[in-house]
Amino acid sequence: MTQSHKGHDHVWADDLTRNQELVLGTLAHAHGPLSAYDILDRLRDDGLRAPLQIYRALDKLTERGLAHRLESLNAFVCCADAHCHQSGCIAFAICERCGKVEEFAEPAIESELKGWSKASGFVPSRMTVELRGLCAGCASQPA
Amino acid sequence: MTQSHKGHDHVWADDLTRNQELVLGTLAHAHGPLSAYDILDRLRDDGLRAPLQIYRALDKLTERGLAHRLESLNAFVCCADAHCHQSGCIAFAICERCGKVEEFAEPAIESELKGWSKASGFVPSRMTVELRGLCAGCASQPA
DNA sequence: CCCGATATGTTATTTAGTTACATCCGCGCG
DNA sequence: CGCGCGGATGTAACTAAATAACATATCGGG
Ligand SMILES: [Zn+2]
Ligand SMILES: [Zn+2]
Ligand SMILES: [Zn+2]
Ligand SMILES: [Zn+2]
Repeated sequence: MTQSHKGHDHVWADDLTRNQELVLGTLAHAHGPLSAYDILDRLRDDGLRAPLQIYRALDKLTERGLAHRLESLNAFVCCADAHCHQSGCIAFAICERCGKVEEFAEPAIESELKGWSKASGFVPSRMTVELRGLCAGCASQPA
Repeated sequence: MTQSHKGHDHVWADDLTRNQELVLGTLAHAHGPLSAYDILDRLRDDGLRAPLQIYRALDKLTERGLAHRLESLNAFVCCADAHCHQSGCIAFAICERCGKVEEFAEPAIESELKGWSKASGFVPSRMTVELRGLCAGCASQPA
């Protein structure tokens, strides 16, 4: 029985390894961002035991843009938009009450940052834009 | 002898506590960003021993805008521009070769982000913008 | 002087990420 | 087939980053 790793309802890429698929599946089914150790806890039953196994998978996934790291949270999310890597600069809005994360690409922001870089001689390789605050739902909540 | 804490060449604010002044002084004299533990190591001779002492001082300093936290680095820098807190959104360009950090405020970026927030109902409380790459000096270096 | 607020000091613990090293598995090649 | 190589895995030990819990000290106002 060839039995590659089944059991998932969605396929993101056909060449993910077992661990990568497990990690990405966990992120995809989560309601919000997860730390590497959160992910590990959820994958103990699948045989994963060491942080490094998670970090290795996350490295590959973030390299390929299938997952993103939230720097201000030390946590990771599944990419919400399969085409986000076409835009070099992805921004995140993180709700501090419910934990929801919205991923969005504002080309204007990217060009602003590129403009500053050009003017100052800085050569950017990676851009991090993260907003903290309250999502629309939580902001309109009573208390 | 009243002897508040002297020995510094510059005064940032007159009401800093001893630990806050030590930490800010360390950041100010550093050539690049420092982690909390880096700071601790440099303040052992001044009697500081526990991470918490550093983190407490850093909390106050960042609250007041005298220091900034670089989320993508888990490190801190002294504020380069005493008036930066007038702008809600401060951006950083971090050189991955020499470690130099440039702090800049692009009002256009802030208004872009505010625009997105307004349109989507998100209520931001804090914004993080960090560029990684090569500073002008390092980018023009041979290898 | 007493009290509350703020700052400090100390120890232990939790959370995050890395280093080092052994093993395993698929694949091309002689 | 047998070998060698690169990528993925597994495991243990460790460093780094941040916090929890608790005890003291310091200062200013009533
Ligand atoms: Zn994405
Ligand atoms: Zn929310
Ligand atoms: Zn500043
Ligand atoms: Zn540089």
